[in-house]
Amino acid sequence: MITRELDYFNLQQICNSGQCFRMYRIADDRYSITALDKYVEAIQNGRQVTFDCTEREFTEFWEDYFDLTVDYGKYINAVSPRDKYLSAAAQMGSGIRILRQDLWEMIVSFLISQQNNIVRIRRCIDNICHRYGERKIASGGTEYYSFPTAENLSMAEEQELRGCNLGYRAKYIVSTAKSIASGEVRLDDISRMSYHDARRELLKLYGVGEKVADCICLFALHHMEAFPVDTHIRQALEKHYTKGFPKRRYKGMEGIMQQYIFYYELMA
DNA sequence: ATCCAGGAGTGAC
DNA sequence: GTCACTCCTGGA
Repeated sequence: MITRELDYFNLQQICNSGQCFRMYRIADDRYSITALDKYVEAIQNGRQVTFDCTEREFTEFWEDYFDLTVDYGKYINAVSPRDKYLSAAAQMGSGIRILRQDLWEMIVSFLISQQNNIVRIRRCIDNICHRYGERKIASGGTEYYSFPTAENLSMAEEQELRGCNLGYRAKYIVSTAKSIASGEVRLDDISRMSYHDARRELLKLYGVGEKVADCICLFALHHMEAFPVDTHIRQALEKHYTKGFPKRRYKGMEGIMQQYIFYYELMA
């Protein structure tokens, strides 16, 4: 058990921010988080957050995963007080973190996300983890499944993947898994690229468009300048920023601002 | 029933 | 480059 006093951190807000699909509320203030082949449960009591894992697991994985070494006060304070809309949004979502998630897992997750809703995205990912992932037992005895590797998914048949309720997205996943498993596209190279270069490489993947590429850049590669625009964000921008969102002002922190807006609209 | 939800590919022009 | 159309699925 690891307990930390954390500012600008809220499990409920992170869970509903739409960036991770394997995080679930399992009790009033208790959440389960599965990432790659790891599992943890966390409980929040105000500033006090307890992670049900060893010191080693925390410092070697979860601390980085939740981006706990970064002070999010700098983002909150960067919001212009004159911008009432963004101020309200940032206050509402002040506990959101941009997680540092696995690149491959995010590629698949956001391929599935297109023209889809969060409940179904969660179910689809749960399905492919059950079918192609590895069964595991957490230290507390909870059974869970790891996220399948690109190699495993590259060997799947499209029809078989459709059994996971992926619909037409199944062909995107098979094709993308093959180009990665074959070495044609190298994820560790993309990890080292700038936002601009990484985005361009990701767009080469079958089924990855601009919105999905930006989500991957932000939620896996932690390129904070990525600003994914989906239909909801577009509507919010049209309504509150007729002259366009002031990206200049928020240079290098566009992504977290997008999350504040996204969460605010979701809660409204 | 028809529509559409946190898009992207394709072909036509 | 900008449409219009299509691609699964399930919930409203």
